[in-house]
Amino acid sequence: MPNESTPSGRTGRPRSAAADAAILAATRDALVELGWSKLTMGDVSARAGVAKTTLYRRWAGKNELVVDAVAELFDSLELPDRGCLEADVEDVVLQFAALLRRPEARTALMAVVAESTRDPALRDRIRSAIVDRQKRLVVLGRQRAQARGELPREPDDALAEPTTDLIFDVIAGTVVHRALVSSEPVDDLWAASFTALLMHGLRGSAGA
Amino acid sequence: MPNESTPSGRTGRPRSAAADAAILAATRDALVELGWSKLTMGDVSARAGVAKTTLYRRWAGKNELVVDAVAELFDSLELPDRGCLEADVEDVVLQFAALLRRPEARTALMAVVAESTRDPALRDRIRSAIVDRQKRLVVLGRQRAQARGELPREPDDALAEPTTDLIFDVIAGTVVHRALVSSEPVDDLWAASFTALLMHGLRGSAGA
DNA sequence: CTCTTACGCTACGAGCCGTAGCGTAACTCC
DNA sequence: GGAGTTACGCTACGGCTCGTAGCGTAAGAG
Repeated sequence: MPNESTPSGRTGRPRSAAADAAILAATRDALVELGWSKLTMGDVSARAGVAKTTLYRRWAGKNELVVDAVAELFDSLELPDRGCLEADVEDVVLQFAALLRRPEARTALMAVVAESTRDPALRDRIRSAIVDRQKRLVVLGRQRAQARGELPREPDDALAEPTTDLIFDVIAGTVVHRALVSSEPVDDLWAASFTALLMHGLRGSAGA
Repeated sequence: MPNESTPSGRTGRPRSAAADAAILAATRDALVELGWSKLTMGDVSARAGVAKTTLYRRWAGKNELVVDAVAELFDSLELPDRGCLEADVEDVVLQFAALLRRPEARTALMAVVAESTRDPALRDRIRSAIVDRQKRLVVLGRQRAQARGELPREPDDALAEPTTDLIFDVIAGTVVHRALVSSEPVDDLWAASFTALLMHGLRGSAGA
């Protein structure tokens, strides 16, 4: 979890797990106070009570460090089971919006995505650490809805994944855009409107 | 257009419009070659054949400069009139996707949005220079569709604007998320699937 | 007790930032 | 055509961050 090339040789002094936690927490604190652009490696190391060289031994740079620090925030996302897909989606939308209200997430998410446009390794790291963690909710919610007969099953398994991806991009993309680009509140009313729009779309267009 | 506090006093030597164009073009070139994070003011000034001090006389910093440089790219977006809302939406989606394939746009858009989370002035600048330029297409397309009877009119004018905002966030947010976060191709097939989903949603949920 | 690795600390060259100061160029008004 | 005003190019600067090297010490494994 912590860093890149973990040699993980058995012998020698092991890396301090406490240091990892302190560094990631310090990174989040620094993001809140300074924001992405003014955050420096030296500052994080000082906050964490750790030498700057230790930071570079575990993370290649600011990008990778911040991805890991922010990824932990996404563990809080959970899919409720209210027996109704629409209610479940609305709930997740509001959870995600609450996450995007946190200053660490706001300033870091867009920044690392921006960096990832020129760094394939960072893109993969974001995918596994953040994106996949969100997408699980969509996969799970869709399975439940199909089991309850709220959504049609895909006739062909080859169509199932593209549809899941589409739903995921619609939900995550729309909420992020509303919160960070349009920068208008994601409140109960808006979440209900958006969810209604999405549900009508899903029930109407079966396959494609 | 070019910068912030334009004194615009009548007397004295006027600012060179050619320099503005050269600077913005140089900024886009630098974005393509270096990306957002490695772009420096000194580099841009050298490319533009302009003194670094001239840059700072017109733009407060990298953020504002890049917003203006990228905003011009959005002038190319146009709403076609194919007589069918679905076809028009699909066309705009593909136009927007093509824009997001350009390296300047990819690396800059997310970056400036990230910065704007801690800078209200930058947020306003992005809104007027980029966001509003996109949103016009939605407003116009919706008017046409209502005139053709493809979409229901809002009973109350107070509901018209929130609905327009919602549609805008869905379209722009989903395409951006697909292209930059999921980083998967926005091709004809995907655009058709997404548009179909959106159209069903719009026809189904009238008011909200 | 030895071997191996992690850690803290210091120091360093390099690069960029944003500004000050000066002399010159371009344009307006009288 | 001269005086006033503003933009421009150039140089130089202190301050900050970067990422690394080198060294002595601490903590586990065998």
